[in-house]
Amino acid sequence: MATSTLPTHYDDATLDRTFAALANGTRRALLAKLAEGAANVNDLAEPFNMSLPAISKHLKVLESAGLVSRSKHAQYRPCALEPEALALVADWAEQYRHIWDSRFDQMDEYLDSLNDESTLTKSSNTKQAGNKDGGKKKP
Amino acid sequence: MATSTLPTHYDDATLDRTFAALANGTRRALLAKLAEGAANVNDLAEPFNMSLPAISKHLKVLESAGLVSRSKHAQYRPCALEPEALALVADWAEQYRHIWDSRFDQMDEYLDSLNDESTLTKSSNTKQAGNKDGGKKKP
DNA sequence: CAACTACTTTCCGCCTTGGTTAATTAACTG
DNA sequence: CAGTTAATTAACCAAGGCGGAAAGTAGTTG
Repeated sequence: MATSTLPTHYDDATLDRTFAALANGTRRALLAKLAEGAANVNDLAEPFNMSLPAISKHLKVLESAGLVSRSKHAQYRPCALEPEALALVADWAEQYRHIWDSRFDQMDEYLDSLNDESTLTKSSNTKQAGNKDGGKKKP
Repeated sequence: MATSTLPTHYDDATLDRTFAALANGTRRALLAKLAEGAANVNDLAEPFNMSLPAISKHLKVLESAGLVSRSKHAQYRPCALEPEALALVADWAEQYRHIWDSRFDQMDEYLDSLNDESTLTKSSNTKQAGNKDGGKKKP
């Protein structure tokens, strides 16, 4: 499948654009609509109580993020969902799965770190010196 | 199909805040740092060439989105990753998995649709008429 | 050709973001 | 107590996002 590559590194600018595009209910609703199949701009705009230019701009944002692709058919610009961009989002979030899987372990680490702090509340150095991660995580 | 608790509905405002919070490289880097364990604000700020108030505000955004939680310990405000919020993101994106899983099926549909493509130009308001070119690939 | 349909672009106003520095709060230290 | 450390808040500014209205573009139709 398209997600089998396991990137291990994500392009910052791409993630910026993708998450910013998703940070809007209208755009997420457009994606949900496109999940049912490709559609023209007028058809996409119809359920939203919003002007056509506004929808057009939202689609432009989604396209810039790679979340939708657009083609030309006569005067129509049918939009289609680009699922790989959503797979990127899922993969990115899955990076942290091991953490929410091992929630109790981290709780323990955190409580331990608070104890460390209380022992050296004053370490007289600048920011990075004596602080909570004194001996708790692996390098 | 289900992964754990399938919400079937996502709060729009929560998704807005969460995706907006993730749409920033600095904040994603903070999350990555917090994935290694809880940390204080000064420690988090140190690697970033940015003022402390800026980091403080970023953390506030992350907290408002539920991506990090904060406690109080003396003068310190240790931050911890809140992995459930990231699980929400993963789950939300996984909604669309069936689409990128069935990409080849859509390809087939598209190839079939090339025959009755002429119906696209006729549709002005009937959305389902011209949307059969779902997974088009234009090299 | 003119007229219509389907968008897109431009301009504008308003509000939010992301960053700065300076001031402030809160807690510990000596 | 004064002084220091940790972090937030305040005030400010440049830049960008979101919305509408109006104008512009491109293709189709009569």
